[in-house]
Amino acid sequence: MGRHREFDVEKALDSALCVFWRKGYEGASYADLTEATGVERPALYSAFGNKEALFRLALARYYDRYLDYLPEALLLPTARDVAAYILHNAIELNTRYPEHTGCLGINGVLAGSDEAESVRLALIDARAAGERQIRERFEQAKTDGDLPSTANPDTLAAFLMAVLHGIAVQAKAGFSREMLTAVGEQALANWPSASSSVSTQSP
Amino acid sequence: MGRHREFDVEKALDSALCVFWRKGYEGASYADLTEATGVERPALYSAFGNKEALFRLALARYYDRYLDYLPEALLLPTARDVAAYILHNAIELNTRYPEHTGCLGINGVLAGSDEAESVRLALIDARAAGERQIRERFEQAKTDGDLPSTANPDTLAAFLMAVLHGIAVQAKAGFSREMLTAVGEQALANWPSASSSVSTQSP
DNA sequence: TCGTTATCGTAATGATCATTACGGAAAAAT
DNA sequence: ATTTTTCCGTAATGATCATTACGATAACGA
Repeated sequence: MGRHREFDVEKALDSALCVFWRKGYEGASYADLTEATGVERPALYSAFGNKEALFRLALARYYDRYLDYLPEALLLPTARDVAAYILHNAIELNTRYPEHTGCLGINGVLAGSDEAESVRLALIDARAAGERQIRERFEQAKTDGDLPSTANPDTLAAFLMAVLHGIAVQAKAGFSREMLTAVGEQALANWPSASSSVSTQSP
Repeated sequence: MGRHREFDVEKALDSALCVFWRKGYEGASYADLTEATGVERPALYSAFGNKEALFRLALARYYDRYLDYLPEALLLPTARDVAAYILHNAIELNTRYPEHTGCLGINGVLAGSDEAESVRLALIDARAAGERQIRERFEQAKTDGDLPSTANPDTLAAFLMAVLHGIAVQAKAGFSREMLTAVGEQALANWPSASSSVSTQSP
């Protein structure tokens, strides 16, 4: 019983997510959040808890709703397909919305006051979880034989993630989708292949 | 005439630089800055101006004193040498100081409140200036012939910077120097070369 | 219709932020 | 020795921060 909630919690969370995406955790104030959601402060507190709890909910939603291409990618037949699919979708996501470019998961990792340390650690964990999934998929690719036995899944996963992070930074700096696509293709140009060595030795 | 300054301005700027490196522009408070420098607030203001001016001075010093490997790299004989030298030194710099990992120039680019927008733009500019130098060097490499005529200096420079940014993010996330070195080597694998095509056609 | 219960918006709370007013202290100039 | 000039540190300023107390409002059960 009691009075009903007058706002849509899901929509408010979506709006808050966009604010965090653009400004990061500490850069987003409750003034920003109330303006974006159309919900007054006490209502946000009662619905989501404090700022950190709201951010963690937004981060989880971000992985569910925007980084949904990651689990899809892992199902593709070869490691190269996986990498290409992730790169393509990440670039699309990082440039889809002009008002919040880059990656929410990266935009808050780098710097902040001591009070935000726990949030930084949460973002680092989430990043590592994604990299772990990719690494395990690449280990499978070695067993499958679409990666050469000399390939190092650890290194390849870290390399792919590095390029993804770099693309996120460049997207935030205003790079066009075309430019980022070229960067992604350059990263794939180096991709190790099992079927044919790149050595130029004649038989 | 008048009283002499009791603190070393250069040393104070160095200390402030480290605070910004670790916490970013907005994450660093004057409480942090006075503690790190050992200089009281009004003295910092009289010596450097306000917080934004202090940050800009620190940024310039960072490029001069820590990113000095960039101009050195540009003098190397081939584009691949340039890229390898930059990667190696960037990794070393990003992991040299455990208390402030990653790159000062990147740590503040990504997110922040609206008040910090001008600082963000300054960091984006500085990043772009570095990329431009590398691109021009790669254009020279095409003329020199150590990059094939099919190579795209724009893309190669952006790719190299993307990997550098990604490495900065990973350094901030706690990656070891060894892991980052492997990432850098992966980026250099199959670097475009003019002397021998990677095609496997026999003559 | 009335009492219970939950949500609403206004406005307050205390902390921290960047910035500076101000008076004492020290060094040069007269 | 006194004046002038500059710097030092204390402590204040107003703004903004996240968080919440509180009274009004609205929906339910009885």
